[in-house]
Amino acid sequence: MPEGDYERIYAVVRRIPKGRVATYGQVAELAGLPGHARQVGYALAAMSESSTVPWHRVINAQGAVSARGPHSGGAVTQRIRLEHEGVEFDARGRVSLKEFGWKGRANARGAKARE
DNA sequence: CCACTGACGAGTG
DNA sequence: GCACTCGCCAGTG
Repeated sequence: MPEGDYERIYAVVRRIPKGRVATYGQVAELAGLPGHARQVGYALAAMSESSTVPWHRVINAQGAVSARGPHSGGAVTQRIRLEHEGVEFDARGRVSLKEFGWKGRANARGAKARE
């Protein structure tokens, strides 16, 4: 089946810890596709909404959620879901990758780095 | 085969 | 920090 490579991307997204977000470039790199961030977004957009993949934890390198246009408030759903997991958004609808970015960054909130 | 589009990233001013 | 440009690959007509 032609979607073999997509499984790699889904596998990476699935292992994103709750309360954290990963960028397309990050997922692409971990999936074995360095520099192919675009392909990651394409793969996620191609999957069904009923998928068990936490796609809402994947955002762009600017810490902002990308809108899928024709979909019913897809970006809004993503934001709501992230907020529900403890991720904070600023007035512009952007997340601080400094605190919520995957890779156990400094964790300025005093939380301990895990994973 | 060529052109256009698209959930992006990095570099430059 | 923001706007613009170029580069990456896949899907569609």
